[in-house]
Parts: sequence; structure tokens; C-alpha cells
Amino acid sequence: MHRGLTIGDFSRITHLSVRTLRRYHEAGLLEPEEVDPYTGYRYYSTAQVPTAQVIRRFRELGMPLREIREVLATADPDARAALIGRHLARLEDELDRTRAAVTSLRRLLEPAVPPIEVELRVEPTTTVAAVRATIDLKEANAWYGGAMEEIDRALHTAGLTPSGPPGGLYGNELFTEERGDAVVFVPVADPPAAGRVHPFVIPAAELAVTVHRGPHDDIDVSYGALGTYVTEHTLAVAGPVRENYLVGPRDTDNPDAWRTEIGWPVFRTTG
Amino acid sequence: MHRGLTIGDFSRITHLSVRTLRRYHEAGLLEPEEVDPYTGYRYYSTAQVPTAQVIRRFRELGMPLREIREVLATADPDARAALIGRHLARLEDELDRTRAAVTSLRRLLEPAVPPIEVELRVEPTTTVAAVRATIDLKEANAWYGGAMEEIDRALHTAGLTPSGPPGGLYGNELFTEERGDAVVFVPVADPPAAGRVHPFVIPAAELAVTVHRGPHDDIDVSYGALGTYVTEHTLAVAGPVRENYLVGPRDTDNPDAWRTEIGWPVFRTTG
DNA sequence: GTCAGGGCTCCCCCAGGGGGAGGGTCAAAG
DNA sequence: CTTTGACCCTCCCCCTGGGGGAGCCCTGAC
Repeated sequence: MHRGLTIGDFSRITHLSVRTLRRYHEAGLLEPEEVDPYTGYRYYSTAQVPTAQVIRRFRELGMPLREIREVLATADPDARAALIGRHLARLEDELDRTRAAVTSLRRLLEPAVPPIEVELRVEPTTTVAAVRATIDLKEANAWYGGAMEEIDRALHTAGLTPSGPPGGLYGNELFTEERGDAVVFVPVADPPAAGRVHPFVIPAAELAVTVHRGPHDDIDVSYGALGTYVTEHTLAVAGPVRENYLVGPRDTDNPDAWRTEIGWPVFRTTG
Repeated sequence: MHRGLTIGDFSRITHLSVRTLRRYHEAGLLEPEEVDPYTGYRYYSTAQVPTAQVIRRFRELGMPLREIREVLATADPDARAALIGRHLARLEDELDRTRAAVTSLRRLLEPAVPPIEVELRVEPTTTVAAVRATIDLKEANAWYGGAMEEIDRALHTAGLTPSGPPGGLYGNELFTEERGDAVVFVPVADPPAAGRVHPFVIPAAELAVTVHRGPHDDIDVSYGALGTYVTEHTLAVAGPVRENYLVGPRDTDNPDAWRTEIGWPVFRTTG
């Protein structure tokens, strides 16, 4: 009786290991053309070779088996392209993160890392034009851009001039739960209301403040310095973190020139 | 009693999860400054924050914990740079593979994939100047370049002209075990011997032959077509695979113009 | 009929975590 | 000084995408 290729033959043709082929069978990714009901032997057909090779490519791209199965099950070319595009976008993201980590690592390992200076300062109440939302940490950058644009438009429409650099308030849970409240604002004496933009009052507070220099890839280092300062001075953190974009993407295209003031509201403990 | 930061405090400062910190402790990557022998409570110091951040960067680069520990334990800056450089090289490799997979995937998913033509042909005995070695599949490309260069020099020194395009012989175990015998050769009437270069006779054989067009990123597709052809014509493979580089990197910088002839020595089975 | 090579299932292992159970501790508030 | 709630501990199972190996059955060429 002439059956298809044994799993070993198929393995040699596709360069997928026998184990991997069995796993793909189990996962419903690549069902053998025929399975002998008595012996359990898997038999593949030569027509399945191209499918196996497509799977191999997707795996080389790190696509999870679930998604590969989804892609293969999707007949509609548009939907298929969308699934693939989504994964390619993820790859891009990952690449960006890798790039950021490389540059930031280089900076961290440089012998002459200047110590980060932290100072304690009392900030008065400020009125601002703000947009607030609950966001995921991942989408923070995109959200920030849109919100800032909207505030700019609102100020422009109202003919108002900012009284200081833009900034943001970030709830601490954003950093522990990857999701939380965020406010982006521009200080202005008499804030307008338009669309998502609303007047907002930032309360006075005692702040532990430092200035982060350069792109935000390694901003956690400055956060770490603040953490060190706060604990060493037996202070505690109260309320959302403040960032002031002294020099930011609106001012220069060179991220190395960016200056970000980070302020942690603190209070003294009996420690 | 004033002890260091609890694991929760340290987690908030470094943005590493509590679980992850415990794992790093267990792995000897980041030992807490103090561990209470009675309660098992871990206490960290603010001086450990920078270390934690360096670890975070390495992890974002996908460096295994073992290697991070190694890097942190290495005091000598040169040795340290070497370790890091090795990992960055691996990242580059991975990036190349990803790029290759993307282009190859695009090709595979293009609607108009021309069917691959396979023909059966008898190849006569050929004398060649060859370099042979047992290699890993991964290092095949680098090895190939060096060997080919050596053959070129030997022919040039001896004042000989190749009688055909260069080629290679690859034992089947190379593709199943990732390691095996390989021969790279240039056909020539009267082969010289110099260094690793030796005369060699490629035996006559009946070949199933196809021509692969373009870069080698998706050469396994052509191999798959050969596999399909061979099994559908109830043939069997005997001996190492042959590749002839009709148009290769020596001829053009445009990989899309490459032409690689792949020949599988076959014999008829009773099927 | 024999026998090697190859197929089958099942279980354990890896990294680098996440989730949760069950129980002990710490520190601020009453 | 006790309570209480937040925090910490260990231990176990889960995930993905495989690899290694044990123990047993099947196939096919001679």
C-alpha cells in the first residue's frame, strides 16, 4: 500500500525535526495527510511541504504557534495580510526596544557616569490646561503626542501663552501595574476647556527633583536615583510623579539635548 | 532596627517585579544586601539599584541570566567588553535571520509563485580542486568564503583556468544533524595541491536537478521541491547533495541575480 | 523469518517568568 | 499593647517551543 511520506522523510525534506513535526500535529498546525488508526503512524504528502516551509518562516520570525495556525486558517488574503502585518509591527517594536537598550546600556557602562543630583524643593500650586486618561504604559508615548497636540490647539485657539514648559503627572500604579492614570498638561494662567482639554490645578507639594538628560530610554536610571535619594533621606512618596519637559521633542530633534525634570512628591516620615 | 529596602520597595524603584527579584536572587545574579535568617526577608540597599538597572538592560537585550552573572562577575573591563560584544554580535545575527525570514516569507506568500522545475540528468565524472572539512551548518557560510578564496589563489598560482562554475558537496547529515562533511570545489582539468586545496574526483551520478534563483534565504524551498520530485518519482537519494554556483556572490553583488544549481544523486527504487 | 531502523507514547528538562495557595511578619493605628 | 492590613515567605503548577531518553511496536529489505 502506497502511503505518503513518513515523518522521518518529511522531516528531512522540510528541515523540521521529527519532534517539532509531532508538536505541530498536536497543536493543529500541520495535520498529517493520514494517520494510521492502528499504529498511530503519521503520513505526510508532498503537497504539505510548502505549508511546512511557510510555518518555518513564521517561526523564524518568532510568531507563536497559535497565530501561525490562525494565519493558515485564514483564507481571506486581506485578513491574512492584517495578521502578518500585526506581527511585523511587533517585530519592529521589539527592534526599537533592542536599539534603545543597546544605547542605554552603552551609557550605563561608560566609565564616567556623572552622579545624578537630586534636590528637595517646594513647588507652589499651578493652574494648567490638561488632558487626563487611564492608559497602558506601552501606549503612553502615542497618547502623549496626541494629547499635547490637542492642548496646543486649544491654547492657540484661545490665544493663550504657556507660562512654563509642558509636563505630565503619572500615577505610581502605572509603573507597577503597567496601567494607570496619566495627565499631560501645559501651565497657563487661565486654562481653556475644549474637547478633552480641561482646566486643572496641580496642588503645591514638596518635591524631590532631578533633571534627566538625554532620551527617555534610560529614564529609569534617574527614577532609580530619586528612589535612592528618597529612601536615604527617610522620606516617603505621596501622590503621582511629575515630569516637566524642559527641553523635549517639541524643542529639538536631537534626543541627547532633551532635559526632563522629574519630581516625586514626598513627605517626611518618622523613619 | 534600620534595615535596607524591602523587596517591594526595591521592586518599585527598579521596575523589576518581586518575583523576578526573587528569581535573580536564586540565580545568584543579584543577592540582597541582607537576608533575615529567621524570616527569610530580603533587604536590598540603594547601592544595588544601578546593578539592577544594568541587569534590566541586559535582559531587554535577551541576554541569558547565566551570561549576565558572568558579565557582572568580570571585573576586567576588556573581558567584560568581550562578553558584551559577543552577545551584541549574536543580536546582529538574529537580526539578519529575521530580515532574511521576512523577505523570504514575502516571496513565499506572493500569489504568483512559479512552480519549480526539476529535471533528471546524468552527470559525468569531474576532476576538481577542492577543500573539504567537517563543519557546523551555522558556520558554513564563513567557511565557504575562506575555502573558495584559497582555491582561487591555488589556481592563480598554478596558472590554471576553471573549466566550470564553482560548487559544493554537502553530506545529508549536515541538514539533519546540523554538522557534517562539506566539500567546496572548482572544476579544473589538472587540479593543483596547495595548503588545504587538494585534487578530488566527483563521481558520475544520475542527478535530480533544479536551479534556485535569488539569495539563499529560501533555498530550502528548492530543496523541498527536489524532495517532492524525488519521492513522487519513487527515487531515493544516494550520496551528498551537489550545488553549483552558476551565478554567485563572486559574479554579482545583487543576490536576486544568483543562480544556484542543486543536484541530488538519485537511484530508482522498486517503489 | 529476521532484524535494524524508525515509528509511537510518555515523562522529565530548559529559560524566564506568571498565578495563586497557605502561612508568617511588620508597622501604623486604635 | 493589640489589632489589622499590607507585605513577605516558600512551594507548586502553568506557559511556550522545543530537546533527551525510556520502553515498546511496526515496516520493509534481505
